[in-house]
Amino acid sequence: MERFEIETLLTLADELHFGRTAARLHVSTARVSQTVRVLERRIGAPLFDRTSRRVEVTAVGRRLIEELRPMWDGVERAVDRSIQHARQVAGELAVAFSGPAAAQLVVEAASAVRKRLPGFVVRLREGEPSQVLRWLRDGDVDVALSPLPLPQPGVESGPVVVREARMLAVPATHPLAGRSVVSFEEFARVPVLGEAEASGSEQSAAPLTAGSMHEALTLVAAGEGMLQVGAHVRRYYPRPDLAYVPIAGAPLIEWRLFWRRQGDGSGVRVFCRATSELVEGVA
Amino acid sequence: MERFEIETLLTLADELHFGRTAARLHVSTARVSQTVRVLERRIGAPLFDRTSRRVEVTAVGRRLIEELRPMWDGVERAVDRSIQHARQVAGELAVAFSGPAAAQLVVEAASAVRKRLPGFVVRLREGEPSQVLRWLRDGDVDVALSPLPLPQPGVESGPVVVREARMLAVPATHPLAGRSVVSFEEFARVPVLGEAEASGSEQSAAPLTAGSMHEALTLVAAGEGMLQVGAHVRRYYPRPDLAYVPIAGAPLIEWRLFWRRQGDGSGVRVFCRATSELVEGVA
DNA sequence: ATGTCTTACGGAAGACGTAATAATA
DNA sequence: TATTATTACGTCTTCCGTAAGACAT
Repeated sequence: MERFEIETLLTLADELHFGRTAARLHVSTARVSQTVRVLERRIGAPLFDRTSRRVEVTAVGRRLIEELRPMWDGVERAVDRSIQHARQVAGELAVAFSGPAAAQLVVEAASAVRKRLPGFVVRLREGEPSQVLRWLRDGDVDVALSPLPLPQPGVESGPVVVREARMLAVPATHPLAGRSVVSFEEFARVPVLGEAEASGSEQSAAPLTAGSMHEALTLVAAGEGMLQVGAHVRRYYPRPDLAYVPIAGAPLIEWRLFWRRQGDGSGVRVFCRATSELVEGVA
Repeated sequence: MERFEIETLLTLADELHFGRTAARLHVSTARVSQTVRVLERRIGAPLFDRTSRRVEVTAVGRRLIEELRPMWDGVERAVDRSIQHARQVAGELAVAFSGPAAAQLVVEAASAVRKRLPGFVVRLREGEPSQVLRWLRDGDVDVALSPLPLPQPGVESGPVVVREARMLAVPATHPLAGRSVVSFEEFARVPVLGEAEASGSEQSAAPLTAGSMHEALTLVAAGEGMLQVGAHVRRYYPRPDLAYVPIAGAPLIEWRLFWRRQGDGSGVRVFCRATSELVEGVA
């Protein structure tokens, strides 16, 4: 049984549709059809009952899929963990973060790691907060610096590393723009934008979402809504068409370090120590 | 991770030798080398420390192999079971047996199955006793008729279907040839041949082994030793250069039906019923 | 008639073996 | 020096997409 046959089988069992299966696997539908055919020949019985209109799994197919899926998942987990293990052993550390404020801290901590662990290679990746945590979960990076609360299982969070005030970004022409402070109640009824998936569960469903901070701020300037941001945004995204107003009584945004419970190599530990020391030095 | 990469990794971990690994996988050593190389590139670290003189697994390799092996075994088990399942559903029954005496019984039982289950396809395979049981264990056949005691786990045995006397095959010119009966003690000190792996644990290591009954009898005729056989052999392998002498006080050879605990399709049950009825009808 | 699965076919990627090379004991 | 892993390279399989066909609704 070949890797691609297994993945085709499991995906088609999920989708029950050759076209969507092909899309998920990034191949043509013809390839899916061919693959299923040779697989059925190998097993010796049809795995799917299908017309050009409907696809369903047979009894033989169902049993095979049920027994196969946990095993194949196990294979993939083993490989992923091995890739992480290899990175540790090779003396590499991948760090992900969001935004320019975090970048500064991360870069300094990285150079501290390089000084303390000569020969260590530190890779930095920037992305949106939600993507950063997905990278961490998938093992693409070893440490993440993120402002999100993070309910992910298997991921540990370190101490708070940065605290910043919560501010509201509003169009420069908006009545609130001139205020020195706003309260939650004052914008409870206006639409509040959220970055895609980034707002977590604390913000109710946003009417519009943006893929990046630049996009989000442009939407705000266009009058599509408002946006809660950290205080650093005022420094790093100054725009004449926007105003940033502190939110009264709002809890501070807390940036933490996150890492996977398993696979904490020396690189991770040193990086976290270095970050904490940098923060304390400043404070 | 491709199927061939996994199998190469696990086999090389067993053998710690590229040549033997290549032989077991029926490929060239170059292919093994190439495959390990791309796998290591994919993981990101060496999996084996190797010189042209010694191969050993690295820490990363060891962990990957430990986690991978049970999962991959599970994948293969799932596929094997599915092939058996498919055969049942398709209305097929594969029966294995040894020797012409068993053949007669099996053929009659097979035609009874075909009569009772119209459209059922019954396939017969003949092989040496030990091979027959290996086929059963590996799922190549559904039922086996064999004279061996069978200590295999996961395999169930049915009632005794045929009993026959134990006889000793000796060269026609041998002093024992003229006897009407011999006792165990009389040939305790002469070499006794065994078919390869077939004698099980009840016979001590044989000085020579043969792959088939014909070969074994030829060795006996050539004076290489003697052979314990069932009484039917006298009827089906009559030879002028051999004599068959009953063994006094020896336990009878008992032929039983065997099948796997899981995967007992209707074909298996009907076949066993039919065989029992045939035997009772004769008795 | 339209959406969807299957078949036919050709080009390209890579699988794989042979043979030469390098390296170790 | 003998054994064994690696590299280079050419061949040939088979992978896989395009496009046309078949089928159900």
